[in-house]
Amino acid sequence: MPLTSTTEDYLLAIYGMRAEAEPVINARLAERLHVAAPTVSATLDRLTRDGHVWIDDRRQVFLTLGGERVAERLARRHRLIEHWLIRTLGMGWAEVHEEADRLEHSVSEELTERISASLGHPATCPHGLPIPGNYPETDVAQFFSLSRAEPGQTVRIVRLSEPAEDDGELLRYFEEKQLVPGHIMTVMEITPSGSMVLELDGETVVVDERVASNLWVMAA
Amino acid sequence: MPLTSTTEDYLLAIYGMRAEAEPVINARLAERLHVAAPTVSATLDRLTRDGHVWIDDRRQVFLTLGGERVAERLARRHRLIEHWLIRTLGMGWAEVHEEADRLEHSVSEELTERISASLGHPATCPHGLPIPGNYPETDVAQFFSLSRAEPGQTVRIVRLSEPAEDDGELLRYFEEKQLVPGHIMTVMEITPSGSMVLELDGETVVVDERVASNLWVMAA
DNA sequence: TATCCGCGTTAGCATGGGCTAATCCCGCGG
DNA sequence: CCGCGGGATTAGCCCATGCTAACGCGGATA
Repeated sequence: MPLTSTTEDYLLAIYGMRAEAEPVINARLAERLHVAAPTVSATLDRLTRDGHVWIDDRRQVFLTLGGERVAERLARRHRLIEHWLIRTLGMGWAEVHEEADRLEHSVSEELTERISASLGHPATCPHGLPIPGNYPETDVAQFFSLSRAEPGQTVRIVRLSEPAEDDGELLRYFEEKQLVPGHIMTVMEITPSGSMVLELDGETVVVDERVASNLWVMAA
Repeated sequence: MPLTSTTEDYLLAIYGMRAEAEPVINARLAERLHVAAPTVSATLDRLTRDGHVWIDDRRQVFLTLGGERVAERLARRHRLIEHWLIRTLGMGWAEVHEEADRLEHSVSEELTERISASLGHPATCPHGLPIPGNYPETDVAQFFSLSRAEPGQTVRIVRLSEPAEDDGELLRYFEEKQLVPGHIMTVMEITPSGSMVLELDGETVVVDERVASNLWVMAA
């Protein structure tokens, strides 16, 4: 009973939401996967039946050990593919996620490892998300959302949030403003409405609360 | 109404059989696609309904113009992917077909073109099959099956047959014996049972009728 | 307290893509 | 002329994946 493309999508979505410490419930999965609630119920039933997932008495969804292993392999594939498309074919930083979303289901284990090797086993995807198997056990505790940074603080972007990956609009915006992993910026001011005035590379950029919450940073 | 992976497989199979001038009927498709006859009937019904295929009064299956366009794009993708896997990741000549069989369904049009460009728009796949869109209008008439070569004749391998691509065993054999496109050989002798004694690179190789029929050659 | 909102499930349905068993049809050979 | 073999279809079934409509439930709020 090999996993289908659909069930792989579910496992990866659950994995991603867990990584962001979002509550994983039926309704959130339905939003994220763009399907109706009863569809999610039915699919989770099958995933439970097949031992990839379990649901507690408060209807929270969890991956089993097996389900997590599958999800990690998929995340690894997806993130390596993104890198590969940029490095070897020059695709755009904002476009590779969508392409990888399809390719992750058809790339073999062997091909995955060849890709990782040919890239020198990168630790993160181009958007800063860790690549399972390559990512060193860095202290993730020092990462926090830009929206929680204080005025005057200088920070380095480490990665995007999971949901940002699925928002092409937002990706293109980040790319244009160079709000990408590795870049350093200073929080100049926070307006009453929650918008942040940033300075990076001598440029001033203003981002609103929603945008800021999708950037993870660490003290620089 | 986007095509599914399954229907793409059908179109590609029909396209391949047409290219080999094999009769395309329900039973042959069932063999090639490893499904039962009624399944083929049902799927061909849908393909007919959607205008990709038509069936004549003698139950021969033909691609419509639209269906053929789709099949050509798929063949192009498949064959470019094979090249790419070999060139950029060092995968084996005998293994890439299987991997490409899955990838062809998820690689976008844009990615396909980037691949073609990065490879310098090769005319054929690594097994010698023409890549639609890149293949020059060579005179295909001068190609013939090795099994029709005469003793004493010196020929150059131009490509494998379509069905050989799906036979991993045979692919590995061809690779081992260096029976690959570009190589030149001389037919030394044909035994009563139809086996051919060949000389290539100073080595003597014997291939039986079935094997020979899967190699296409031209006079060298 | 009464209500409503968010959430989940149930019921009922469709489609694609598979299967086996049985039947049917056509042409060829004894 | 009968039968047989190959091929196609019919009938009947299964599962995964989607949907809408309707109902139920529990907590927050007016």
